[in-house]
Amino acid sequence: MNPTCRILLVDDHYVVRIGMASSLNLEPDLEVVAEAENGEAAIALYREHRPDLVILDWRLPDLSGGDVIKALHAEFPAARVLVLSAFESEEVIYQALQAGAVGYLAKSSRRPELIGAVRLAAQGKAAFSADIAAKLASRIQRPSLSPRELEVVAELVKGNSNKEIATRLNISENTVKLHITHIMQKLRAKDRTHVASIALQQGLLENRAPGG
Amino acid sequence: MNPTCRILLVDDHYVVRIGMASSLNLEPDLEVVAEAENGEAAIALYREHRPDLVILDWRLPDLSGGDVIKALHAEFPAARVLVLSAFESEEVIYQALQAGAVGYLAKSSRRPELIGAVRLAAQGKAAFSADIAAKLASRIQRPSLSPRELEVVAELVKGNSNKEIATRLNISENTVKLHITHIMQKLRAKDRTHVASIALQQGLLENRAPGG
DNA sequence: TCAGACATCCCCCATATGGGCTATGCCGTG
DNA sequence: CACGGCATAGCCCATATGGGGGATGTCTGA
Repeated sequence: MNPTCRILLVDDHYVVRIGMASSLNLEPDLEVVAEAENGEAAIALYREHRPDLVILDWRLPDLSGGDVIKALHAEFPAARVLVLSAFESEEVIYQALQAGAVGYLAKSSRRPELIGAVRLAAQGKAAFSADIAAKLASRIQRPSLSPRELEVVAELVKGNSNKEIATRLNISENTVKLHITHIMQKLRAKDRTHVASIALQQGLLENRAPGG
Repeated sequence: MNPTCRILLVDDHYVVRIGMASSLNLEPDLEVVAEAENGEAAIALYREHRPDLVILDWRLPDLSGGDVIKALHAEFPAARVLVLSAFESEEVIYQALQAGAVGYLAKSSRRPELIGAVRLAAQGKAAFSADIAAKLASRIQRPSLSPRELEVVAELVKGNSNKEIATRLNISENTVKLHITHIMQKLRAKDRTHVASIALQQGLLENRAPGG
């Protein structure tokens, strides 16, 4: 019952692609059929090869992992994506699963764990590295920021004052202050500087366009 | 004149080690003789194997790449270290070279570039990926933060107020304010929040102990 | 239809922040 | 020795920030 599982590998680091491919290709039932180093290429190669599984790095030069997953699912609802990342914050894992990933795998995983997760994901079952579940649980507790609040955080990170943020977002300074108050409560931050730190460290802004 | 170059590979990501090793071992004159996944193990393995070259990931779970280089050079002044990193901010490259690395290599580098850099580094010549020099140049222009200023930044990032920072560092609040003024000027930051953003994005605090 | 989340706006006010200025002592380099 | 960078510290002051309150409108889901 195990026909070969055909895999599309997406990572912008050459050595990671080689490492993954050589690890996977040792297994008789796993085969890397294509490799992409950015999101656009990944989507194009999916159309061409229709792989059974996509192994997707979360950080890519053009799109975020979440964007790639959403684009794939829009066109191929059955697409199975296993997110691979070096960056194991709760937020990223949460976003990956929200976006529709079937699992999340750390780059530090050894071969057995890696192969195991790939086989599970190929069957559409949830696949996680060891300590991920605990991190997820803690994330669920914390309320997430609204889209507008994320916009405010993005401005905050650029070092803009409340007045400047108000102008840029076309709202009053009072509104900006209230947003920031809410953001500080949600993130349990001590002040706006702490908000910026938490946002950057947790990768809250990962899925925003770099120039936006 | 090319005896085999014996290499110690240091990276906490399994797939990266596999990818590097399989790329390097294809070359007859390059041989990976040992692999470490953290800084302590790297130093121990250096003592044991005395490799001709160390390929070192900048981000490790225990020590920073800079700490490893300094520790190696203290014991083996002739040690040659090529820094490998996914994280190409000017600051990190600058710090790596300051610490005594012979070169800096991006993880996205393809095989020819990778092999070329390794061969150069093995001969003790400067080895860089393509766009590194330009980034370095821009870094040289900017003044670097003093150790004390970095301590202040580390406190800032935790969301501490000037008063709290003063208490924690055992100095007066006035001094903290003056430090922050200087930091803002050096980093061309608009306010303390911007300082935190820049510090995190540029990796200014990379070589500080996580708990410290 | 009513509750709840979201986004918007207004008021007041204590405190924090950031800029300007001067000044000391230490240390390393020229 | 003198100079400059660093760290320390004080003063004054305008403005920004953060916390409290109350208010409106939309939209979604129970």
